[in-house]
Amino acid sequence: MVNVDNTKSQMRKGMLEYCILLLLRHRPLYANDIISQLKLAEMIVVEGTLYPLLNRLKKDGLLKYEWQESTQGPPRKYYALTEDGEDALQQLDASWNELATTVNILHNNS
Amino acid sequence: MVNVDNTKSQMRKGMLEYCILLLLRHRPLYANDIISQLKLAEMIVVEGTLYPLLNRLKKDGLLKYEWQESTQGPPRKYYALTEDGEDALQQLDASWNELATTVNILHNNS
DNA sequence: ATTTAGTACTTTGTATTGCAAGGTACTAAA
DNA sequence: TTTAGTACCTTGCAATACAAAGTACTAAAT
Repeated sequence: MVNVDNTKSQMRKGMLEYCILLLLRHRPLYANDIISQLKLAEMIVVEGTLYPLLNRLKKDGLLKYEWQESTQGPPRKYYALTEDGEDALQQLDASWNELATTVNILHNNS
Repeated sequence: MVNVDNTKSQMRKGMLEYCILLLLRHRPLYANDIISQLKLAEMIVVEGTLYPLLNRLKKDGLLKYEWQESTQGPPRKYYALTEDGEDALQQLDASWNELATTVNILHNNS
C-alpha cells in the first residue's frame, strides 16, 4: 500500500490556521479546547504546533486573549478573534470556497 | 486591510501535490504544462518548487517519466502516474473529501 | 510542610518544503 | 558563432510542524 500520509498531512496543515479561526468564530477557547476540537475533526495538532501559531496570530493582530482562572489547575489563556481577525476570517472563507471549487474542478475534469 | 495572503498560500500549498496528481490522472504532462494548468487554476507554482516535487514523487514511486522530443527546444520529461500513483490518488480523493467535509462542518457549525 | 501528579504555557532543535535566484545544457534562429 | 529560447536542476534562505524538554502554577497525598 502506498504511503500518502505525508500528502494528507500537508493538506491538513494548510487548513490549520483557517480551522483555528473558524473554531474561535463564536466563542473564546484556550489551547486544550482547540486541540480537542481539532482532534474530533481529525485535524490533529500538538502543543508544540499550536502555541507558536496562536502567538503568531496574536502578534499579527488576528487574535487576542484573556487570562481566566481554572477550577483545576493554572489559569488559561482564552483566545478570541479581534475585529481584524473577523475580517481575515471572512476573506479566508472566500479563499476556501475558491480553493475547494478549483480542486473539485480539477477532480472532475480529469 | 488584514493580510491573509500567507494563510491563503498555505492552503494552496497543502493541495499542491494532490492537484499535480489530479492533472496527471489521464494524460502525461511535462513541467511547463503543469505550471500553466495550475496557473489557470490560480494555484501558482514556480519551477524551483515543481522540479524537486516531481523528483520526490518519482522517487516515492508515484510518478514515472519518459523523455520526449520537442519541435521547439530541448527534450521534455513527460510525467505520468504509476500504478502506485493511481492508488495514492484514490486515497487522496478520499482524504480530500473528508477534509472538505470537515472544514465545511466547522464553517457551518460556528 | 513537602512531595507528587496534573495542567498550562513556552522553548529548542530538527526536518521538510516552497521559493527566489542562479546554473547547466540543449535547440534553433540570426 | 553568437544570441535567444526552452527545459531541467541546484543552492541558500525562510517558514513552519513537530518531538521533546523545560518552566510554573495548582491541588491532592503523604
